[in-house]
Amino acid sequence: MAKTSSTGVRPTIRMVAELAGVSTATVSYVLSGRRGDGGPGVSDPTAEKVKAAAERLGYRPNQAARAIRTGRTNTVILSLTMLSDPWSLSVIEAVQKAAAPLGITPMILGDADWVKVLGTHNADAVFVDAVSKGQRDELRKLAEHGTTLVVFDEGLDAEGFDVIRSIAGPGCRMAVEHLLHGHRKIACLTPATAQGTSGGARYRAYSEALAAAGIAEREDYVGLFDGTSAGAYAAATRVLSMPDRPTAIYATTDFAAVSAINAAQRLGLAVGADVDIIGVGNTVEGERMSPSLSTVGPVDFFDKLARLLLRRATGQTGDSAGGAPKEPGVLDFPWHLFVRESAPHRSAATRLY
Amino acid sequence: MAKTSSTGVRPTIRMVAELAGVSTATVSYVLSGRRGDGGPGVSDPTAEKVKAAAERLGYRPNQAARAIRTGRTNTVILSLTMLSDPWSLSVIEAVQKAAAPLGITPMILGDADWVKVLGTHNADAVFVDAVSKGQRDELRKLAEHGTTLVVFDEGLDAEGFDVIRSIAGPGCRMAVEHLLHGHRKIACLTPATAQGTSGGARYRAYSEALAAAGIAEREDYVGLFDGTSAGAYAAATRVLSMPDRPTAIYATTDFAAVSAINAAQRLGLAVGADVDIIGVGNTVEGERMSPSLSTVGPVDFFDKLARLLLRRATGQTGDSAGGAPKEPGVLDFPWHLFVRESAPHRSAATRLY
DNA sequence: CTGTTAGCGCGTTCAT
DNA sequence: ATGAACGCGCTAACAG
Repeated sequence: MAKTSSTGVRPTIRMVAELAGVSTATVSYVLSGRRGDGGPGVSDPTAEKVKAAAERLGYRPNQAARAIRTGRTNTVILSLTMLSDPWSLSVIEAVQKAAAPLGITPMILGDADWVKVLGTHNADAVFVDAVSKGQRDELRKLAEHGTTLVVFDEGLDAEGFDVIRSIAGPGCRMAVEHLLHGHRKIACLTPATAQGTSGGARYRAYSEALAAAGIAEREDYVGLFDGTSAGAYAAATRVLSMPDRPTAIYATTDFAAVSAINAAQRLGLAVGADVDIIGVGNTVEGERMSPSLSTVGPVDFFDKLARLLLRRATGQTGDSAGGAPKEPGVLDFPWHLFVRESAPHRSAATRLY
Repeated sequence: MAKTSSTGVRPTIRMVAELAGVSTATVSYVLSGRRGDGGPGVSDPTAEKVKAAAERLGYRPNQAARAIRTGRTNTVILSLTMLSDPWSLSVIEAVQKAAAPLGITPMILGDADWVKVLGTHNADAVFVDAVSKGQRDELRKLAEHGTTLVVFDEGLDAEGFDVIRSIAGPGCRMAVEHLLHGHRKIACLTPATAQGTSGGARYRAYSEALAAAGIAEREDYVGLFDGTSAGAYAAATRVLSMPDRPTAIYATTDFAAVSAINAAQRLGLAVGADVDIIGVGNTVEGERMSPSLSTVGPVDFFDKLARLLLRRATGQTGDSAGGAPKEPGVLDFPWHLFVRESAPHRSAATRLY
């Protein structure tokens, strides 16, 4: 019945070896199941003894010690700046699904200061969510020093690491132009901090599409918010409560669009009829909700991202599977327009102007 | 201009030592700034040389190697099962805030299978979100083998680890009883999977409070959902669309309550007047939104949780700061009722029956 | 007082 | 199947 020694200390490989009456090398070989290349190389009876001893002590190999020798952590780090954003959750979900069968554990870094952390903690691969201009040098240094990076950033070149560029500009233009088929009074919902980051392009698409259509941009139709869901809700409410309210809203994020839909409904407006709302990002939330969210976004983005990250983590060189680069490079994602209920097709007969 | 050697390999302490023309010990002393106990013990000129060399190479100490020797990772792991739940975000936020000044990095484990991971990866302390009955043995083993645990679970005893018991039962009774002051037709919104987990108590409080008030529980007033925000929205819509609709909703989660508020508003119901809605958890989201969410929940929960976790991580024995246990034990949080706009006080004059 | 030597603590892996 | 070296950073004990 004495299942564990319960000494309060963590069992080491040496304790297992002693209990089994073999050497630590044998234990290591048995438990990791690798000996040379070909045959087993370890007899069944000893293997059983070792396994029994390990079980009895509750032995778990120390990843830190293993990493120091092998250079592999069986870990990937996801540095995500906006955990509340469904986009982040989609990344997590996709990576977890892809990592599990490989025995790799995804660890999430919620803080924005990945710079300090990634230099000291090692992972087999790191996904970075957003990088400001001032952080670019740090990124390059990390890559030079052997950190395997996959960076999500528009307008950043691959310098020793992979860059995923899901270029928003053209896709966002599609979104606004879709609204322009049925509307003239189109508002924009965008986070106030989006100037320097990738969000800037999403707003710019709005300005440019309007200009191209010969429509003057109205300042009171631009709803700035603080990046939170509640903030987006408030901004949408303000815009939709104006006397000369817009008939359509272009939100630079799906989750902002979801908030806008809620706001519109609270104001008694029928989304997809009185007011059309379109988002950006093509997140799963938008697809599932009711009314379903029209949006633009990359296709199969999260799964492809996960596959790339894990290929880098395992050090695989691309083989049979299609579309996989062998060395660090730029990976572009094509964007599509997903027309759903919140902003349906509008013909000349149904347009709101 | 040759800033880094850019060999593609990570610089080690030995490289720094060689470049600076000193021993690795000196480098270690300089960079960690600790020598024995008292004075500096390392001369300024050599210290400068070392620092310059480290800077030039972009040296960062390898945490894995450090951990193996010191037993400390400067890391805490947060095992969170429902990342989309605002509750999880509040935990993350509080822990990050408390960890930053200590130089400790919080790592988030989004998967539910912490059992496999925590045995091999070491952290100075681990917070575990939810533990099923079958996982209890594993928990105990982990604690026996030296993992510092803080577990959030009702009805689990402290056996070598801290248990945070924010006992929901009485608090939830308060919530339902608050509604009973003004209502007879009270619906309940609860996740379908909540039977075995802590959510069970939250539903039970509903049943018992109704029974105590002499009200028969109606099956069609119980809105089961799948745990997602969209699911809660749908369930609330169904319940509120019934011919004999309830005048109040008790949601077993704040985020479900938020969805219910959105659903009610979409149906044209004035929340806090036509229908009262109360949640459970006292999350920040509910406080900020409009109408503000009435709820029950523990007071100052997240900050206290973060402080406990980091005290355990740093191995501090409780000193001046109040209410801090010295050795693992059960920490109970008192619950309060927060009456806000979504379910205001109802007197005999304003009650809805 | 300053700096070095030597060995620790892991799991892995090459010779034997 | 094993002994011993290895990779890393830390640190007690020592030498100058």
